[in-house]
Amino acid sequence: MPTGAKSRRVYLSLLERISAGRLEPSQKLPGEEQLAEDFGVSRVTVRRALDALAENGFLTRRAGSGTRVRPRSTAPQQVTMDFSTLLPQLVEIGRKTEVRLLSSRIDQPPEHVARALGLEPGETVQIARRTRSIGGTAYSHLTTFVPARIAAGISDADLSSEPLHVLLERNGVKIADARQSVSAALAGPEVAATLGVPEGSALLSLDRIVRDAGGRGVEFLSGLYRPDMFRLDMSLTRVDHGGGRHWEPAITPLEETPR
Amino acid sequence: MPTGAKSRRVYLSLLERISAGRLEPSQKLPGEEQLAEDFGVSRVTVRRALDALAENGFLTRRAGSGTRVRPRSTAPQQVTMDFSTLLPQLVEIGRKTEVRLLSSRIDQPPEHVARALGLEPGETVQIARRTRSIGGTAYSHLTTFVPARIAAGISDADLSSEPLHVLLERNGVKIADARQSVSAALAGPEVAATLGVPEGSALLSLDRIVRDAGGRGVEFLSGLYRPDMFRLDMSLTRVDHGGGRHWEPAITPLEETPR
DNA sequence: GAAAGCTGTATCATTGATAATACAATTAAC
DNA sequence: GTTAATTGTATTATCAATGATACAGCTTTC
Repeated sequence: MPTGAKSRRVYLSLLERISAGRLEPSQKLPGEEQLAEDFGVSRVTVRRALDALAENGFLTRRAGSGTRVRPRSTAPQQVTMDFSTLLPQLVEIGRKTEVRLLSSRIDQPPEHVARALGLEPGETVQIARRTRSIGGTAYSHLTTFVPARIAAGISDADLSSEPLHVLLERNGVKIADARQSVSAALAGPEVAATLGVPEGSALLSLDRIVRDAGGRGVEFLSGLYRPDMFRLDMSLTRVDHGGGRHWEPAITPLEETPR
Repeated sequence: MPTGAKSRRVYLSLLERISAGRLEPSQKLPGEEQLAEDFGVSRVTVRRALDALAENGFLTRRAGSGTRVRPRSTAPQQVTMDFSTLLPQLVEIGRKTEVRLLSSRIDQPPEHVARALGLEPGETVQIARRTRSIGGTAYSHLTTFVPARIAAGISDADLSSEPLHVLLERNGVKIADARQSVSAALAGPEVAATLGVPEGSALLSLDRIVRDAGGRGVEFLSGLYRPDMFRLDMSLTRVDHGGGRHWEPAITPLEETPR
């Protein structure tokens, strides 16, 4: 992403048009001189924005020929979290995903985590930072908080290999339900570095509170995902119900996955 | 958001810590001089970042006293889209939401929209841009594409008042199902202006393809949402199914909404 | 009320981004 | 090939962001 103010504005403006589909794939952009006039900036500034867009894979440039919108087919390998199948956990597309443990420690949780899990004042948690990758590229940055009393038997080696659900259930935890909230966040320097995205790019953010049969919080997950590599899909059906018509999540059995 | 490069970096770095909860609400930050040394920049640059964070509601500053993380209670009015109730459409929290029509026209759709809806080559669509607001503040920017043959009877007045589903069903369309995909995107100048957020901030992005009973696409929605005002919530239950344990969307009847 | 610590404000030198211009290299069309 | 349009590269001048420093004003603490 360009560092300067004007070039950044041009960058975002063009990115907006590309993302919204107003600039079609393979479509030729106006010349640099024309764009400079359109935006009211100099050609140098336009070039900075176009260079950055090209570097981030949105455009292809060729001397003499012009600048074109890169078709989406060039997009990196994708991972989809799908709620329409009975497997809302990670479904791998292509290859399996790999986990890497960045750090783990026992510490006091942030206040909002303690509240969400319903912890006693002063109670500690195991805080683990991990990434999930596909094809060698990290697509998510996960921070998990597990009450220390529950996490007792979970080693760093465990964290590097198995999903946390599995580890918890192996520890005798009866996982009952989870509540997720999806939002968006900017990539700060640390996360940007681990995910290999430019600082200040948009990430999908997902918070998940997992509870056991007794209603006690057993895990708080805070995940950040690269939007170009990760999608959250949902299917809905329109059903009659009582007085009016409503939407309802569609649940497709795994055996007959559509597409 | 700061325009310069270094101040922007400080801004994002602090925002990252606040969002992740590593800087607790009401917690006092190190002094400006200390922060300047930590980040290896001058105090002027730190101030720019802090000023911007304060202006965007993340910090409170008081001369003589210090700078503190603002508790989340000050957050603007929120809207939640909840999949755990039987109303995955918009559920209003507090007041109702208002619609404003920005523009509408009949035109050729972008290629990816035509493909998603399964349109004939050259077929036109009604393209409408709208915002939804709550308490006078816009929290979403919606662009909808409806095949022109279906949208025939839909006027601008209709678009300004009713949800599109209702209008379509009034036109005799039998809506059967929808497929949604959630992601994140940066706010470009246009959208940033209509949503009242700084350019380059992170937005939740939602694409929805609505199909009728015959499997034909009747609506393509591309929505951008302010993450501080809009959340997408989902509840899951852990169920035994066949060989192993799976996650499944929890569906709570409206009559007994939990919390 | 004195002291310490903090934010608010101002100044000036320095560094980096932007503008304006010119020209070279590449490509596509005729 | 020649032409026209395009991107790539370079130079210099101008303007905006940053750095360094100093000091004023507000808060809390003792």
